[in-house]
Amino acid sequence: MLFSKSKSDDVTVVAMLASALRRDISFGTLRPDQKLKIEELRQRYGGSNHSMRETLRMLGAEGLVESTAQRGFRVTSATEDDLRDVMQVRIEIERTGLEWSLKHGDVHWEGRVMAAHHALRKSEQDVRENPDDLTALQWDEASRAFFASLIEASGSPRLIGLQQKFFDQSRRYRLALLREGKLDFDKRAERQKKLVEAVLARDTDAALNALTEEIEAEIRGEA
Amino acid sequence: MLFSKSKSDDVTVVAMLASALRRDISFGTLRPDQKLKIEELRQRYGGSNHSMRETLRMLGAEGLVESTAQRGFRVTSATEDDLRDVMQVRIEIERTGLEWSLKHGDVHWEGRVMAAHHALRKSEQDVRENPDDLTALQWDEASRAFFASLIEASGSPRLIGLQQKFFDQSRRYRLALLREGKLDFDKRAERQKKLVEAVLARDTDAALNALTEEIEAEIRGEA
DNA sequence: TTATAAAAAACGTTGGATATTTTTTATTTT
DNA sequence: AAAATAAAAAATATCCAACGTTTTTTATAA
Repeated sequence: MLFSKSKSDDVTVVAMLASALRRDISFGTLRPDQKLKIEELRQRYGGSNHSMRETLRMLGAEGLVESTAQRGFRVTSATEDDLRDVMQVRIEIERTGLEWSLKHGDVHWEGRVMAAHHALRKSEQDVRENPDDLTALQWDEASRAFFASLIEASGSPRLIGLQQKFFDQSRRYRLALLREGKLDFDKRAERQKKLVEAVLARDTDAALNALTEEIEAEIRGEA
Repeated sequence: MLFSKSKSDDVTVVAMLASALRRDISFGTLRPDQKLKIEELRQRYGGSNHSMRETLRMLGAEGLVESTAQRGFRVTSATEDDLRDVMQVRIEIERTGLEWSLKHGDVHWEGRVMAAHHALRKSEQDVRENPDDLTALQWDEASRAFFASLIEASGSPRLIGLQQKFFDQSRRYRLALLREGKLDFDKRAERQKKLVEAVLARDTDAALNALTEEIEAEIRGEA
């Protein structure tokens, strides 16, 4: 579930390869700008050349891999500018989604937001005590689920898809911050609490500001 | 150029297949929800089974095709709800892009907007006189170029990518409106003129409203 | 050193083959 | 006659091996 799009989509070879590559790109095992040679990847991850190509095309769609005709694939670069762009777009997408959710969401939606927030708090606890790879991944997934819950009631499948996509793209940066011990979990918790409170109070302005603030803090490297 | 992503990307088989399929999906030759069987497509468009699969994965990334594990590909459906969703997201993306462009764009950007607008007017002329497929396509491309010019100075490559993607997804609807004679070119021209004027006057509010109004008119089926 | 030519590597593509899964058709059973 | 089941057909997802092209690297000459 952690690195496959839907529950048990790992039935196909391509889906499994995609999961494995996603994970390694997120952790930086496959570094930004690194050339992705089909043969090399096959030896490391298995699969035929076609399966691998298909996989890379998929990851291309997700923004994790870039391709140039006749010159193959490489891991999408991850400069400061890239980070800023990804996060800035994320802000706009999630603001829109949250606004729509606040318009259409009912009490059940509020419940799901609270639940996701609660689960995230637990995951934060875990990752603070024991920041190994698996725990980190579970924490990031809980994080994704929380932000996803905010726009869940937007009624726009495409917006939800975009959010997922850009959150996934920002994972590399977030995991790097975690690894470097640059995340201030207390401040995060505080900001997120404010965000949830604003949502429950149906205070659109406050909620959007809190959301923006939260993402911008991540851009700044969690000052 | 018309249906290939970048200038001469039609060097590869997959890119050519993608162009052909894009065109046929846009014109409805390949209808919404239609099953896309590899063998069938191969006979019609050529290419090996692998090339075709890869092509379909690409189109999947673009939102024109959907896939389910073990059950192949089909043309993305195009219900009223789909249309609304695509267009609503388009509005948000383009509003954001235009806002950023207005912040960062210089006089050269203004020039490019004017140029794109001018070219669009010419294309509209053409398609009114002679609405065959090729002309229609050229008109839609001019239209795309115009809207792209508005967000060109946003400084966000990812936002620009999103705009392209959603504009492409909305093409099917637009071409259908044209075919059914439901487009009021005079009104379009008027709205677009207002939009450009607001941009040149650097009146953000007016520009954003005009942009929204223009896209919403298309949702309504150009009332 | 810079330019050029030769060699090696990697990409894109094809054809054919096969196990697995899904869909359709035919046959029982209730 | 409808529902359940079994058998047959179709379609998907894969793999392997091969080959022409293009790109990149290496070696050689200017």
